Amino acid sequence: MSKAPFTTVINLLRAQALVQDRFSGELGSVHGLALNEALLLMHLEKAPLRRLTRVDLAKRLHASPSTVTRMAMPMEKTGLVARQSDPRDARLAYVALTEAGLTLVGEVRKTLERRSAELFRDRWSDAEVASLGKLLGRITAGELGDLT
Amino acid sequence: MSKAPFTTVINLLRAQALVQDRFSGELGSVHGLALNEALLLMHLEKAPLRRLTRVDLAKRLHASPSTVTRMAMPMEKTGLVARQSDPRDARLAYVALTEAGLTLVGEVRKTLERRSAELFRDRWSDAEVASLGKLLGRITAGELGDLT
DNA sequence: GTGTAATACTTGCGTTCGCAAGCTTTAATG
DNA sequence: CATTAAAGCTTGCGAACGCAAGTATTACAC
Repeated sequence: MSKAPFTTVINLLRAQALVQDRFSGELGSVHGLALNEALLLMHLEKAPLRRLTRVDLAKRLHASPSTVTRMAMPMEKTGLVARQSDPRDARLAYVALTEAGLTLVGEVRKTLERRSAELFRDRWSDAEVASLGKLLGRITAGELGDLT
Repeated sequence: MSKAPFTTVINLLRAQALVQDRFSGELGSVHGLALNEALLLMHLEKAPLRRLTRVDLAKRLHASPSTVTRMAMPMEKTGLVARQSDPRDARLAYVALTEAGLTLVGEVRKTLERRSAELFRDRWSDAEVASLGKLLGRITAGELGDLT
């Protein structure tokens, strides 16, 4: 009987909920950012010119374009991100990482790395963590937007 | 270099987003349920008298009690769930699975099992799926509410 | 070129959710 | 008992989100 896939999926959902709970708090209180906003900045950091269009961002964040538009608005006001247009294609409105945003995303990354390490600090060997990361990576293998 | 925990966490977030996208559609169109509603029913199915208080459900769903109250309302209208009170403690308002709810949750479970199997159908060995499930289970080891 | 389709973005609307406040009921303290 | 604390639930409010519709711009077909 092969209910292993089902068990795996359920465990995935539960693990993600736990991680999100653990991380959202500190991310908000320390950096003033929601988890989704942090991911948005990290995607920009990895992008070619540190900028992405709204639809590209939406795909990477598994969100709708309207959500990205609304997420970018307050981050533009606080100067983490700037709006850029493309001279070649007037439809495009890039979300570009500013210097302030670049600085912040570095700190955010450090926070996430520290919290991630804490998550596996007890009862986990390095090999187990690496193995889990590799297996999870295979689920999203075809997708774009690697943040590591 | 010990960025493995960070990579693992990022991959976990991405994998969950993909799974949620994949499952929400069919779950909604076939059974008329959101993923959270399906999880709620499955928690009730596993509970001692097939019923749980709202705060217990909230903990298991990683949601707030008010969210559970609001989730239960339409499901009560459609007869999947019934409200029960406790003669010993008048504060308690159980969410109890009805016969219709029990029938539906069985079908929902089959759908989820089938979709889960599809998720790993290509490029995954049984051992790899089982290994991933086991590792993910360790993240939420201390929590209550096992759905398998 | 001209008309049609496709793409990128934004906005209105409804839904879902958490937080804080409030109500009711039970537990604990003296 | 009486009083205070705690627990469970609900409601008001605001924030975040997706969908559908609308606008503007580019690409394609002929």
